Parts: sequence; structure tokens; C-alpha cells
Amino acid sequence: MYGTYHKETTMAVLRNYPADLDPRVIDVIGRVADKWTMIVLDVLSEHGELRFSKLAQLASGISQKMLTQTVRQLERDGLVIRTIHPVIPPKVEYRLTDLGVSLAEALCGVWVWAAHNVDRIAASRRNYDNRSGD
Amino acid sequence: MYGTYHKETTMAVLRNYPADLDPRVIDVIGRVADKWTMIVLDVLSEHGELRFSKLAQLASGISQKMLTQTVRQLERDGLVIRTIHPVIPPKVEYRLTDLGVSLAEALCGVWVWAAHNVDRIAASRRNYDNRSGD
DNA sequence: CAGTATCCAGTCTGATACTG
DNA sequence: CAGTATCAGACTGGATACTG
Repeated sequence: MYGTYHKETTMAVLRNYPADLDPRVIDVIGRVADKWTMIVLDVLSEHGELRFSKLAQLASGISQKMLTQTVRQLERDGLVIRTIHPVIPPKVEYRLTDLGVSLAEALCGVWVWAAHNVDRIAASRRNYDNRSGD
Repeated sequence: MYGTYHKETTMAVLRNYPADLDPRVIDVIGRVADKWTMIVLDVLSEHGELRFSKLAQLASGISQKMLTQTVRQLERDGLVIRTIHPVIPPKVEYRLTDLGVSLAEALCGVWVWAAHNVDRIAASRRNYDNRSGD
């Protein structure tokens, strides 16, 4: 997610882009390919509309700052709708838009894959680390 | 991807994890949810076995450093196999393992989603930015 | 409650130079 | 060719303090 500021001074520029990967799509991927984004999207798709505090509670380990930042980006990209209820104390609720739901569905496969292969990956890492640190 | 060093001092710890999301799965997601990881995986799944330089060429915008780092992680996690051909000049080739292929397939849906919705997202952003900067 | 503002250590990045 | 080593700067996420 730092790629946003790379000044086109990398290898690819030497041969003016393979045009294989559309920069605009890459940009979107850069947004989606973020741990907190994936987690928030997942929580929201599993629990429906949630208020800020509940969302924080369910998104294991997120800080208030990151949660705010993440939901703002999601809102900007049209994936989440933020509803402010004018009451005291404040009540703000978040829910996925149709677009957000469709992304959550696409990401679902990744979650399933991850859950299904944790052990295999852990084993591979142990193996790799033993080789190196022989 | 910075989550690896968070010292359990965030909100979730206050109510000792909802246990909803498995920390080990979160860790895997953290690895996968990375721009370069997704791009390299995608390129490798589309082009089959590739040597370092070709991979760099196809993964638009990646620096040598990040490519090396990314393929090392993928190798460690058992998603990619690195073959060193003992010739001069050196020739190193990378290809997906079965596990890597299965992840690439899961990610494919995300790429399709991204390509399919670039315009909608761009529009949403313009809209959002106009509201703010009224 | 739901943020915003600020500070800061730690991390990531790209550039450059060098090796087998 | 395929790296490794190093460096400075940009950026990150978390903690803390404060507001409507």
C-alpha cells in the first residue's frame, strides 16, 4: 500500500509497461489487499449493520485509528454506507453496499483458502526456517 | 502487514478476543493481503514458470528488492518453488506449487471483481471528494 | 459514543553500489 | 543474471489526550 507514491522510477518503466496489468486495476487491488480492509469487510458481511464500537470489538486487534481510517476509505470507495443517527450519545452505523457485498463475496474464497491451509503454511515455514538455520 | 508486532494492547484485548476470527488465519490473511504478493501470484499463474528478470518485467512497477522479498516469502510459505539452474550466467526460475495455484484461483475472483468495478469505484471517489470539498 | 489530533518508534520503499 | 547490502526518506500503526 505504499505503491501510491512510487514515482515510476522502477524497472517496469524501463520498458514502458507490459500493459498486461492495468494500472487502475492495480490501484484497486492495492486498496483491497489490506489486512484491516479484509477483516472489516468480513465482519460486516457476517454481522450486517454494526455501530462503530461493535465493529471494533469484532475486528480482532484493530485500533480505533485504523478502524476509522479503514471505514472512511471503504465509504469513499462506495463499499460501505455510514449512517449517523442524530442522538446523544452519538450512534453511527456501518453496513455494506451492494458493491461491498460483492467484494466480500469475492474475498470469501480467500478466507476459506486461508482457514483451510493454515497448517500447511505453518509446516512449510518451519521446514524453510530449519533449512536456513541448519 | 504491520500487525505482526502489535503488542496486544489494542481494543480487542480489553475483552479477550471474540474468538470469532482465528489469530492464525488472520496472520495468513495478513500475508496474502499484500499488493505485491497478489501481483506476483497473478503473473505466475498466468505465465507459468518464469525467471527472475521476466517476472520483474511482468509485475508492473515492482522493484528488485520487493520482488526478491516477495518471492522469498512465497517460497517460505510453500506457495512458490524456486529452481536454481547451475549455469553461467545464473538462471533462477519460479513457479507456483499446487498450494500456490489454489491461492491464485481464490484470488482470481478478486481480480475479476476489481477489473469489473474500477469505474464504479472511481465514480464513488469523485462523488465523495466533491462532497467533502464543497 | 464516535471520533479527531498529535507524537513516535518501527517499517517499508526505492535507489545505489557491489558480488558470484 | 540474480541477487545482497546499505541508506535516507516516506509512511505506517499504535498510544495518548482531547472534543462534540
